[in-house]
Amino acid sequence: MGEVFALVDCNNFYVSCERIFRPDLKERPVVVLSNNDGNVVSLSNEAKTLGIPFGAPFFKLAELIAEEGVAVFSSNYTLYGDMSRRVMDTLSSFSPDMEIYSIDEAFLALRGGTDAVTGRGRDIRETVMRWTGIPVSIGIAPTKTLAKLASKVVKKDSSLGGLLNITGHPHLQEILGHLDVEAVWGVGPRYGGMLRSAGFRTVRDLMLAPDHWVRKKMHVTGLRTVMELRGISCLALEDAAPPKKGIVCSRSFGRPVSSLEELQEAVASYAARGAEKLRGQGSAASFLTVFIATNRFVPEDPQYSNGVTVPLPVPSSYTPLMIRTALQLLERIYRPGFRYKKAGVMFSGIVPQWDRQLDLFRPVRESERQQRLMRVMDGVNRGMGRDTLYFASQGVTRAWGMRRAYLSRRYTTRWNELPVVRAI
DNA sequence: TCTGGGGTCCTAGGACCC
DNA sequence: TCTGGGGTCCTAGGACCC
Repeated sequence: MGEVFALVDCNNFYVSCERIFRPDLKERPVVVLSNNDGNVVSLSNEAKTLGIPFGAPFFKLAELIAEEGVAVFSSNYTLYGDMSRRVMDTLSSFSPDMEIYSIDEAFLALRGGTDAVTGRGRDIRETVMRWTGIPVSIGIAPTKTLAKLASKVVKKDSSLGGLLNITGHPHLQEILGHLDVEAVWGVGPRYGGMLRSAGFRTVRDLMLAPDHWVRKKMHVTGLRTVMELRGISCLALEDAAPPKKGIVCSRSFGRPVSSLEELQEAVASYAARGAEKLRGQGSAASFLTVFIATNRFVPEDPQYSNGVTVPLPVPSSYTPLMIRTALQLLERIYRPGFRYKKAGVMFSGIVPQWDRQLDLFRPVRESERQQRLMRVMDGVNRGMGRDTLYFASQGVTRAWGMRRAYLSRRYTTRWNELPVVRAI
């Protein structure tokens, strides 16, 4: 009885999104690459079976991919973002208490007896599949940490049929005794190694570890994790996403960039994108940082990286101000004669838009005029697609842009990229 | 040729203040 | 002989997540 947590996790999410519109890839190995076609960030089960590890650099896999006929896609975040919204909309019809944890995961609070909750979980799986075409795994437990763990078990064991409810499970300790301690949410490689060398190998070992020792070695967050493993809920559902405390926009370039002009276009674009994100969450930033870096994977190239931060005259989200300031900072750190690989813009000191201090030397009317201009621009870009309106300093050709050689179409968000079905 | 892009939280230590 | 004590703020660094 009482309240339990269900973690709903989309299986191989990016790959699943691509497969919806390519049913021919159903049983085939498929991978999706990171920005710039850099690393593998999503794999179908068939691709995992081939031994391709998560995060593998794409250029090292070329041979294997050709031999095994692996289908390859560049990241298509427009598509994944839209599919994510559809999945989350579906989930929200099952519980008023829901936390969207990432693009492909959500926690739901469910109430009722164990069997009823399990049945509800099955219903959720089938509905998400029917309405969106995305397969999900569901873990149900009295705490969020145990729910995450249960969903991991589900993915490893196909006999469970995509769902495991460990609420009051008679063999819980036994199950935990078979899981590596690194399977726990909050235990990464460092803590994993530390725990192992101290003799805590399985999740069960960690669950039974002495409190004072855990507190000393893994701080309060670690102790919370252990309590959660014991079934004592310490992490509540966070229904309203709090505004972000820092916003970063950075990209690696599709090729090395040396000229100040190209860096200026890139930095102006990131500044504009960051300002858009700020406005999207109703915030203004007090500080702006610009950084640039050469490619550290090419040690024979001369290396240089630098960044600089300045306070803004007044917390702001006004794109022209951000672009102007970012370009001034770029000129301060730019050095000719290097092959730059990456640049970025960071916003910090984030405050709500409405209680920001007004600039003493600027009439209120002007600030209102700026906000109106940004609202119009955001509205157009939301309705007609990103970058319908942009500033000249962001550049037109963007020759420095990402490599995306294997991009699928934006099937669900562009009229001219809709999937076409032919009945022969 | 070629190695992603975001975020969060916690702690320790230094600066500064009274 | 021997150099207060308590509080706050900020930053850097470490750990983790997807």
